[in-house]
Amino acid sequence: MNIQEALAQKVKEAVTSIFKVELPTVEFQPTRKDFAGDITAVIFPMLRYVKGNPVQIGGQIGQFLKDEVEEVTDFNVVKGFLNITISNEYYLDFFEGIRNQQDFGFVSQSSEEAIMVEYSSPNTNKPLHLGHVRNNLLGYSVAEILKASGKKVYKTQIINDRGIHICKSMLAWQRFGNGETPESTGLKGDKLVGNYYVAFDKAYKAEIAAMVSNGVDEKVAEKEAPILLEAQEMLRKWEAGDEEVVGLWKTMNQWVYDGFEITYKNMGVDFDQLYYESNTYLLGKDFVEDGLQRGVFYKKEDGSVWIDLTEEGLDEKIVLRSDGTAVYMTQDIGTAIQRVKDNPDVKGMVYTVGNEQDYHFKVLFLILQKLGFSWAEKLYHLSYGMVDLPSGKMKSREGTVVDADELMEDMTQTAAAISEELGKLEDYSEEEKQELYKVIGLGALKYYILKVDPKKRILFNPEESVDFQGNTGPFIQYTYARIQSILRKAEELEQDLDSSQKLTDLHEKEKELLKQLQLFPETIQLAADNYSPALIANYTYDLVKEFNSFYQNVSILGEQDQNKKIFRVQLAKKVSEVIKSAFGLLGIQVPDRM
RNA sequence: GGUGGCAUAGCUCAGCUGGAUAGAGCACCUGCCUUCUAAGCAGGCGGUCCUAGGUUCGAAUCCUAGUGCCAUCACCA
Repeated sequence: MNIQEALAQKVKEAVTSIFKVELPTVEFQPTRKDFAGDITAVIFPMLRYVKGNPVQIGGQIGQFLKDEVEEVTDFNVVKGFLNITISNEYYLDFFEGIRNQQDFGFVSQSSEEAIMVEYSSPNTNKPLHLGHVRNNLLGYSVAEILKASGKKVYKTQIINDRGIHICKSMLAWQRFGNGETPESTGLKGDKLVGNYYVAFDKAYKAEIAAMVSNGVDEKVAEKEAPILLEAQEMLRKWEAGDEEVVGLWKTMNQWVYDGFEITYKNMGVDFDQLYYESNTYLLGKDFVEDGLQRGVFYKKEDGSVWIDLTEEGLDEKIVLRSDGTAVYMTQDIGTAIQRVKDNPDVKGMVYTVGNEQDYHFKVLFLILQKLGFSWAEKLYHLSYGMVDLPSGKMKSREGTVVDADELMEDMTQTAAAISEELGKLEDYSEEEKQELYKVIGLGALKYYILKVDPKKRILFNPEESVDFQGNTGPFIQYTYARIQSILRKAEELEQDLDSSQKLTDLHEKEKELLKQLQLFPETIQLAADNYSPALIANYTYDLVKEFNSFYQNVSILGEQDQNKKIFRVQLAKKVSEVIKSAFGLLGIQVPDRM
């Protein structure tokens, strides 16, 4: 039982004893910094049960607590707020309890029930861009947070490897490629394929322009441009299993996968299972048929199959075309079911997909529920806001995207420039330096994106570089590095850093740090419940800010009293461990020096 | 037009189930490096919490209406 629960119990006892009434709940909040105390009980809500003056009531309860509760050493009442001071012993005991707990804050896996987290899921016709970066970072982080909260997690993605988009790149490569390969050009495979996607669009636009100048209506030209018709023909050939087309498709997709692998590795994300649309796009039809039998769906006269969701406040939605082919929804139904078949322990899924698809997922989840799958009750669309540029939306075809590889490289460069200027790493080898710059640059980028509430839109201005000061990744990494420096020095000085010392007094800054450490476990839980890495980021920032204040105001290694000195080193160490754990949940590494 | 999301300091963002004088960072201004890393610390400046009603002892937070921005509503993905 934590101190707050214990106090709630005691406050109820106090009210029963003094005022002879039962209090259902007690409301607490952390005491504001400008008042004395650690925890504050709010008196106002009690006035419904206890008639009287809030200050007087607060005073009586406060006195009761001080007399009856060992941990309560003092109190004061301001307006309707009872500020309670908790003893140093309580906080010191708490610290002693977590000091050697390696996985402090983490819950060990509590059941065999698994949850599947899908993220990334790119198309294979172009490189990853900033929008994918947000998706990847969010999905990865939420998966890690869920694990830390005690869930068994599978990370997965569905790779959109088939369809008209990849045919466009293939066709353009056939026409204009002159047999280029990643090897012959030295380009990353995804970049090469992406170039042909752009080339297709250029040729397509040129054809439209030519047709329009010959008097063809623009709408008609957009639909009948020869190159587009040819791409559509190619897709039909692919579906028919045409050897040449399928061969080219395999080759070009492999180029893309090789390129993606490098990007994922640099980004530091990974997957437990991969699903390919080319394997799943035919799935789902049987279940539509089954649902049709059971009256979940209905058939229109032309043979197309629909679901009526007007009772749920949505529209009618098609689930199978009149020619019997699958639409996206059909496929998503099939894929979800397939995943549970492959992994019977999966009892829920998280889909990391942009908020432009909110409607799609509402419908998908409803359909799966109506089909009667038990796990359909535990599907969650991790919907996030778009990443926009000052110029508006990013568009691959128009080349207005922020490329993921370039962005990461730029961040590394910036980190290098700042580090060189500060010049604290003269004795590092070139290799060590490069490794470090990457850690810092990526830390800045990841933190910048993850600290924002997922559902909010991010406006990214490439002209203004991501900050390295203030509420940033490098600031937090810097604090970690500082603590490591202290620990290295302390090792040299002390023999018995692990001894547990009996202290009685605590510096105000030490107490604040301990309070902040205490919040870590519940923060992980909250972040898991809300699928929000931003909560972890904000917590870590608060912890680090508190530590820096402590660091700058209180001497650690310079402390004369041995016991205090050892305690402070241990406290600093614990703070650095929590920073590392928390950043691990965000997929951010921490450096020993910087 | 229907539906959903968002709106807090010049800029970027916090603000948990309603609670004290709405908090950080950047930018701007003052101090602090012969003692543990100044990517730091201490402080200053800066707000009609989009607007108007309502619920409440109490509203940035909940409800209603409106305004603005974004998304979505296809036998597209």
